[in-house]
Amino acid sequence: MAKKKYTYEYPHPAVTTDCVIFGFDGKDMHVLLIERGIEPYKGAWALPGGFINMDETVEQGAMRELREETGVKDVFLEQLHVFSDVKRDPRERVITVAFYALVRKSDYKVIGGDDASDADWFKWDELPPLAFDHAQIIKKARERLQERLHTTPLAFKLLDEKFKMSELQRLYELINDTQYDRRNFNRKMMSSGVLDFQGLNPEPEPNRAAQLYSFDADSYEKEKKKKGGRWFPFDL
Amino acid sequence: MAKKKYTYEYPHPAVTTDCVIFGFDGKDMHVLLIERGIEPYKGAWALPGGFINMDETVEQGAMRELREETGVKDVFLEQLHVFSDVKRDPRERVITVAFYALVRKSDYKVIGGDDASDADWFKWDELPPLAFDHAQIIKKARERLQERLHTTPLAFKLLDEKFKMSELQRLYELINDTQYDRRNFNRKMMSSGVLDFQGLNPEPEPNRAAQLYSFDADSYEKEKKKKGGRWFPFDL
DNA sequence: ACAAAAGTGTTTACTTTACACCCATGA
DNA sequence: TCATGGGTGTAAAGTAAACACTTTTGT
Repeated sequence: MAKKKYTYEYPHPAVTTDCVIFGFDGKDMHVLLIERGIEPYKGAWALPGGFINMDETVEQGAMRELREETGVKDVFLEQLHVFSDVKRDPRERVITVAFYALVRKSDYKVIGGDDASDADWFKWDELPPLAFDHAQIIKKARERLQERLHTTPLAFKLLDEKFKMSELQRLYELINDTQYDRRNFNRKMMSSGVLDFQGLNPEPEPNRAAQLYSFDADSYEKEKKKKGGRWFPFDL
Repeated sequence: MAKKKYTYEYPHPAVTTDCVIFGFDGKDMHVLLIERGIEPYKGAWALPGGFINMDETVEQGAMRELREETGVKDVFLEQLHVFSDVKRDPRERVITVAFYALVRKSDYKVIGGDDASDADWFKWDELPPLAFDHAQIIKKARERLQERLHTTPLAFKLLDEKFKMSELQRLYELINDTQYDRRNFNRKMMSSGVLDFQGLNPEPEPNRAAQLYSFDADSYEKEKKKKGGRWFPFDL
C-alpha cells in the first residue's frame, strides 16, 4: 500500500465521475458497462468512471476515464446528477458526479481499455446486477434523456450520419416509451426543416429501399434563432 | 490555525455547496446573497453555501448551510450543476455543487444567520459584484429556472398561498423574458384545471379587486396521471 | 406469391393567436 | 373625475390527430 501523504485540516470526500453511455443500433438502446477488475464489487458490472485528478474539471475527468476504460472519445457529455449518499461506497466517503453520454453504437463495436478487465454493451432493459448505486444512476439518466429529447436535438447523436426515418422514429419511441403514427411523425420531422434528404439507402434489404436523411446543425441553429431561441421541434 | 490531521493516500478536493435562492415579491425576482465575513473575497457578496460534512449528503449540506446563513428552511431545493474549475477558489481545490431554491420572499423579509455578517435580497438584474464564480452560477440557475418552468409547476413555490392571476403572469414573463396577452394567459392557466378560485382580494387597492387563486397540487397530480405522466400545462 | 418495411393525403378536432371595451376602487 | 389595474369573448389561423392503401424488394 502506498503511503498516505495528502493531509488536510478538515476531512475531504473522494470525488469520482461515472458515465452512463447510451448507444443505439437502429433497433435497441444499449448502455456501455465495464466489468470491475478490483474490489469492491470485483467481477460485477459497473459504469465507467473513476477518481478525478486535481488538475482537471469533473468534465475532463469523466472524459479521461471514458477514454481509458472504454476507448470512447469525442462524445456529447452532459452532467446528470451528483450522488452523495454517505455509504454509497464501502471504502470511504465518495461523492460521484454522474454524466451521460450519447454515442453512435456502430462507432464502438470493439471496446475495452486498460483499467477495466472487460467492457460490453447491454440492452437497457436487460442489464446485469450493477455495482454501487449504478442502477439508480442509470434510471436517472433515462429520465434525463427523455426530458432533454424534447428540448434538444439529442437523437441525432445516437444515429449514424445518415439514417432512415423509421430509425429516428424507433429511437423516439424507445426513449419516450410510446408509439407514433408513421405519417404524422414523418410530416412533423420534415416540417422542422432540419433534415436533409440524402437519397435512397443503397444497402440491399428484403423490402423497399428507405430514404436516408441527415441532421443539418446549421439549419437547426438558424431555425432556433428565428423562433426566438426557444423552439421545440421534437416535442412529440 | 488548527492542526492538519485528515490524511489520504491520494489528493482529495474540498467539496462545497452553493445555493441560488430565488424570491418573488409579486413584482420583481430577487436573489438572496450574503456578505462574506472572511477571506477570500471578504466584504464581497456571495451565494450562501459552505463545506459539506462527512455525514451528510450534498442536499443535506446545502439545506444546513442555507439555514445557518440565512434562516431559510423547508424549501424546494434542486441540484443545478457542479462547478469544478481547477482555480475557482484561491485557497485550495474546491468543487462546488450548486443548487437552486424557490421561496416566497414574503416568508423571509427578515434574514440573516450566524456565519454570514449580513444577508439581503437583490433584484436579479441589479446584482452587486460577486465572489468566486457565483455570477456564472446565478446565470446557470436562471437558465435552469426557465427550462423547468415549462415542465413543472415551479411558479407556485414563488407565490404566496393565494395569488392574483396578474402576479402569476408577471412571474412567467420575468422568468421567460417575454410578454403574454392577459386574456390568453388567463384562459390557458384556468384550462389546466389546477387553480382553485379563492374569492376576491380583500386588500384595499386603488383599483378593482382582483380574484385570488391557489394551486391545487392534488388536481395537478391527477391531471398529470391522466395525461400519461407527461403534461406541460405551463408551456406558454 | 408472399412477407416485410416504406411511401404517401385528407379530414376533423383542437389549440393558439390576435384583438378592445367596460368595470371597480381609491385618491 | 381620473388613473390604475381587472374582468371578459370571438373569429381566424395553425397545429395535431386519426386513419389505409399501394409500392418495392428479396426469398
